[in-house]
Amino acid sequence: MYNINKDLANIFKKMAAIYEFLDDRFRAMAYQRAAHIIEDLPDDVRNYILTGKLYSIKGIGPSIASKIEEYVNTGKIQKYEELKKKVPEDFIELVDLPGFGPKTLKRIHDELGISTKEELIKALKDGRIEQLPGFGPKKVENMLKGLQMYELSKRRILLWEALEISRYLVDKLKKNLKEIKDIEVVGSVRRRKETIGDLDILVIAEDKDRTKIMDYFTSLPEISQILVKGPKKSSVVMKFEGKERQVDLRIFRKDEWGAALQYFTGSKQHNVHLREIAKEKGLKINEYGVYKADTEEKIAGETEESVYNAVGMDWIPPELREDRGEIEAALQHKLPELVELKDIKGDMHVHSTWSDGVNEIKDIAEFVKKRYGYEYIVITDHSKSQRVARGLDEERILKEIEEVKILNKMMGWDFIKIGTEVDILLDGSLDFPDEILSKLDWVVASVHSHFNRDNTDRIIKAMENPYVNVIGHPTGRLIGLREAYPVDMDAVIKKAKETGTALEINAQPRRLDINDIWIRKAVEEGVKLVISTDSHNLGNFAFMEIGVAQARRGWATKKDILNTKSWKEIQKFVEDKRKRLGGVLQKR
DNA sequence: GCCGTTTTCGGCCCGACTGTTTTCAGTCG
Ligand SMILES: Nc1nc2c(ncn2[C@H]2C[C@H](O)[C@@H](COP(=O)(O)OP(=O)(O)OP(=O)(O)O)O2)c(=O)[nH]1
Ligand SMILES: [Mg+2]
Ligand SMILES: [Mg+2]
Ligand SMILES: [Zn+2]
Repeated sequence: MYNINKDLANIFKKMAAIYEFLDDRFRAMAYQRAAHIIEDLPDDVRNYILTGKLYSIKGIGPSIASKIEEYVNTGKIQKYEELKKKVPEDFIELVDLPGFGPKTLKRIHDELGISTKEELIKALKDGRIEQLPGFGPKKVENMLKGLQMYELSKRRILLWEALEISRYLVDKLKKNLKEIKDIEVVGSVRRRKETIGDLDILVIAEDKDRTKIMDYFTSLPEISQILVKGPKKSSVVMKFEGKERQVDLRIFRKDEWGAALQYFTGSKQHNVHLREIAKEKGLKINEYGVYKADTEEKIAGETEESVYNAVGMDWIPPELREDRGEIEAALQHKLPELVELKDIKGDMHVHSTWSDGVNEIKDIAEFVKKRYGYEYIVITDHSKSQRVARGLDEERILKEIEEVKILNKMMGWDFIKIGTEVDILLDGSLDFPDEILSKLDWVVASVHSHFNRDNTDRIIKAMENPYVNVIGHPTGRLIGLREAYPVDMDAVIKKAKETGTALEINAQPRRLDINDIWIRKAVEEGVKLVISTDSHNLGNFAFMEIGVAQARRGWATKKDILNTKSWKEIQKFVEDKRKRLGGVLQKR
């Protein structure tokens, strides 16, 4: 069964855009919200219809629910088909461009009878649009610039890339402007979202220094365009390694720090919801503080905690701020105690020169132990089907097992554990016989082929093997390059629970697989997770941070994550499954 | 279109910057 949530969410987003164009803002908001909710659902909407839960989701009312059912039953939404006729097709895309709002487009359509992108460009150039009352030369110029930015407005970048750019920018600003008292990367980067649209930077400074800071910021050599520039807020387009990216900067006073941080971290939906609740309580929240609505008296804002406390909530970790129930949990003081980077005791998916890694096992072990202070690492090289990756056959992995034994003895530790990343073959069997697998400390099983077929059966069969401990990058998606292969993750999660198999949170920046939504679902179902870097070189071990961040975004606590546990406990996890499914136990 | 132990109707977050305006609407964060 293929997941139709994405298709449905896209339709609702388009309907929202159309309603904006038709000047029905609030209806547009309702559809936008519904689109977000459906995007975030872990299960296929059809399951929500079957269980009747669809109607109890906040934000989905009778009208939208019936449209969802209509789409499920007929593959179409009549209302959407009608709406499409009211708005030129091109305009639905154009409304996403900077400077192209619904009001602007509507007037151009109504007053000039323009309905294609081409006609619009022509009218911009021949002066017809400039003639319209309320329009002028600057506006036309900005719209033409907006059209150039078509690509920029679409593509998002990986969290890891955004973190690297952020660090570079923050260092540069801090180093060259001693007027900056404090600086923080906020927005989706602070929330550690898997992809990032633009970078948002918050600066604390005295009022008198604002102009100097903004002048410096807007004259950086990386800048290709200044979008807006004011005393408190500027937006620019910067070029990093040939690629353009928007950067927003806002300056606040020291005593506004908490409220500013809260506002600028978002998400938008989280902010709106928070502000609604404040309003119900007779308060007002903006980026400067929390105020009593009647007297305008400021009652909080110096710290983020003070802002949340003022409306009766516990402080909410940034990774949770997506309006996915964290506000309600914070009100009831029931937020989870999220797993932290410092809880991680080892990395359990690592490649060495035995397959496609660039470092020798000994060098990896010494580096990781010293740099990260882990208690263990598991070397998991590829199996023989991965020919380009120099995957190991039975003979070579037996040698690798020996090498690890010798290394541990030589170093006087038992830091290095030996495992494999064994291929799940087309029929769901594994690339090593059980006899080999039973000799290993840890087995990662991954799908590396046949991405177009539904792979649920292969993964389920692999999990039924008593020696498979975790499914590697379970959905196979590569962010921005390749969609997940068809797989019924509900069934996979259920089977994981049933067999005592863990699921991987692969921390490679392009994978982050499973994602935050599935992590949350797995946590709810009591399935254990392993956060792994899948390192192929020493630098890759740093990816652990964004893996942990995704776990946090999925509401995972320390107890949900296997590699926060001692090796003894991991061994117990391995043995439990072998016992349960009739495998052979290893001598300890 | 959605929602509600202060509302089943009348609200729906709040503010910075820009261009074109003689006082503010539109767009964006
Ligand atoms: N209250 C409020 N805050 C907003 C609104 N739009 C944006 N913000 C805040 C919350 C956002 O996280 C923050 C930065 O805005 P961005 O547009 O850059 O969004 P964000 O960084 O969350 O996602 P991105 O990856 O950039 O698409 O500004 C809004 O309409 N109302
Ligand atoms: Mg942003
Ligand atoms: Mg931004
Ligand atoms: Zn791997």
